[in-house]
Amino acid sequence: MSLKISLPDGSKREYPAAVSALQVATDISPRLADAALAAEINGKMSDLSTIIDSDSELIIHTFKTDEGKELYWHSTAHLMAQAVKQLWPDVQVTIGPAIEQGFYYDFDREEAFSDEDLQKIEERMKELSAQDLPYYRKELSRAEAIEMFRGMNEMYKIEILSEIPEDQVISTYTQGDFIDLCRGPHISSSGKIKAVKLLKSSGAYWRGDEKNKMLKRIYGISFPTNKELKEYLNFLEEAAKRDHRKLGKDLDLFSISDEVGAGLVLWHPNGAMIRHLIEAYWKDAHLRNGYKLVYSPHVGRSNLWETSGHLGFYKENMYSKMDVESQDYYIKPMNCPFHLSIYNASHHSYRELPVRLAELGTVYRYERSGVLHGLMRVRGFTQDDAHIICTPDQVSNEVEKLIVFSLDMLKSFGFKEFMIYLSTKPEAAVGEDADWEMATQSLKASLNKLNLDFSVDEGGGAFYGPKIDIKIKDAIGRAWQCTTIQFDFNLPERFDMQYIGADNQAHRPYMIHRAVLGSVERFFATLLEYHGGNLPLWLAPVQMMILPITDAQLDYAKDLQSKLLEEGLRCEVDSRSEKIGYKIRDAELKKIPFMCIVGKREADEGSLTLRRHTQGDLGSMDFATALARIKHEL
RNA sequence: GCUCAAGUAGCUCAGUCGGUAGAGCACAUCCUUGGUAAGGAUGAGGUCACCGGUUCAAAUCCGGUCUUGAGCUCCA
Repeated sequence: MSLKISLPDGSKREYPAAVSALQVATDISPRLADAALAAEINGKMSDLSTIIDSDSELIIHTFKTDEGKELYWHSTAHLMAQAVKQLWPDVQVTIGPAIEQGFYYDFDREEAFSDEDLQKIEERMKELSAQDLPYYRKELSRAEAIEMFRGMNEMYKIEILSEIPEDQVISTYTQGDFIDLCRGPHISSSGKIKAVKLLKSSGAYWRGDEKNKMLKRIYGISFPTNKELKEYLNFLEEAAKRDHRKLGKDLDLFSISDEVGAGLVLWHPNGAMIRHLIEAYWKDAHLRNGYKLVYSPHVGRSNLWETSGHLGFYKENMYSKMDVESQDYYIKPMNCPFHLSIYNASHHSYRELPVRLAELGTVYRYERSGVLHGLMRVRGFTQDDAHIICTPDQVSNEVEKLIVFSLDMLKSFGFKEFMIYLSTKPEAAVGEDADWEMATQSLKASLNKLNLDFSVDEGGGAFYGPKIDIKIKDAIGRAWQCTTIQFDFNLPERFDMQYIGADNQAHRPYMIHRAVLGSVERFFATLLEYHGGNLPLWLAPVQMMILPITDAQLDYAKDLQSKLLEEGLRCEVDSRSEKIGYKIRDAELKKIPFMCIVGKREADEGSLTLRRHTQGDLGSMDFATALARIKHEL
């Protein structure tokens, strides 16, 4: 009997008898066999040693594929657990998966792992890798597995075992003296793990539930070569330089002070200027797209929050009530009740719809102290909020316009990559099934029509409606939600919203709640990280710094400044009696886009010398040429 | 909120064994007036996060509080 093995490039190989995946890889090329980590046989990830005994499709995974990386890191996690068990035999192992960037393993141990501990573990892992221990798969019965792990006193493994479905095969993987319960597959031997770095240790709850015991987690990463590891560590260093908290301090954009309170942002003049520019652009874009701007108060009576339901379902995120002439008031965690009250302040004909009410509305939410993070997670923030109230037959058109509008706005700030998520109806939800269906379909249809890739988060919608979220990545690849487009079947009911239809009857409108930037704070942070502090010219708080070479050119510099200010450019003069090199260095460190150097030569001829941040000297030119050069970039 | 780590001048950080603080940058004044990433001198600047304890003596040791960081969890 012979069998055919089809490869991803479309070629086929014939074998007279059953053969291991590794053998096939070796036949293709010894280099592939060396780099091979796992085999995907008819779509199923398997060990390289797996024997193929019938016609199959085979993909050999190396570190170049996502699947290969995942498996490699997972195997490294096992190796780390082995090292930890050797160093501290009393520690119990729990779980250790691969993550987007590397792996972690959670251990039950009293003390936290210190940096010295991590060092020791890393050393031991290197020794274990040098021993080139093969990873063996073994399948066994549930009873055998339970008995074995009980003998090893690995109670967490027994808990995991008890939750594995009856019909699933139970397997363990062994390398050297270490056995772990694992579905696999794994790399063939520890020698493949060449470069390991344990990055940090921290606490993590068993099963992510804060009612459970706090375990000690170690994060790490590994690569087939030291070069790749070095590159990765380099990337982390570069990312740290782009951290918005660091840039915020270096460029004097904002601060958060103990005295003012955690999660409350102070915007310094430079940061405030950037924010102002973002907001001005935002308002203009909204006015041009059929929105009406509104303003609403920061506090509202308890009645309002009872009507909206926030006191019921959102109370733990709201600050406690304040007493105003024996009436209870709450500071707002959301803007919706106000916008809906504005809508309800008058009667509406179907002819007026859609009504689009927009506000840069500052809200305050109680966030647990541990989650606060720079500008990304704060307690007081400004949502670029809007509520679209429309008739059922306007829904699809509105959704489509919204998606285009949102992406256009994000793109105009320089963003190019987005992750789009569609979240559907959760278990507990309000509203009619037909409404959910209609809303979800219009979200999906719009995404498809616009040819956008998106992932579906089944059951991930809010209880009041389905939604689309658009996320942007920060410097180290963490995704942060910016845009959110949410249907709301709850509030129109609660506020008894109406419009009068063509039939002269009152109808319930649809309501879409949306934020494009998400919050100004978070958006500002991602913007800063995305550009590494080198903001596009139109957003730079100071667009040009004029640098006179000696004090003798101060007057000329001031003249130039007023001419540039008249042209609408944000321009300053560095009038300190310092050398030109010093002033340039200073302006470069402040990431000011344009520097204008004027010495005796320029003053005499009425010219100027331009220098562009990140590019260097652009040479001397007359005023009109320089202005054209700058305006071209705006 | 929980686990671990940290908090010293505006910023970045030293500070040994407990003996009431130091550098560089930034800032101010003076000298220097210079051509594309740091010229020189002098000076000012600190309740060592806060509160309490141990001690003859606390930045240092202990306890508590606040804040920050990495995670868990949660979300714009």
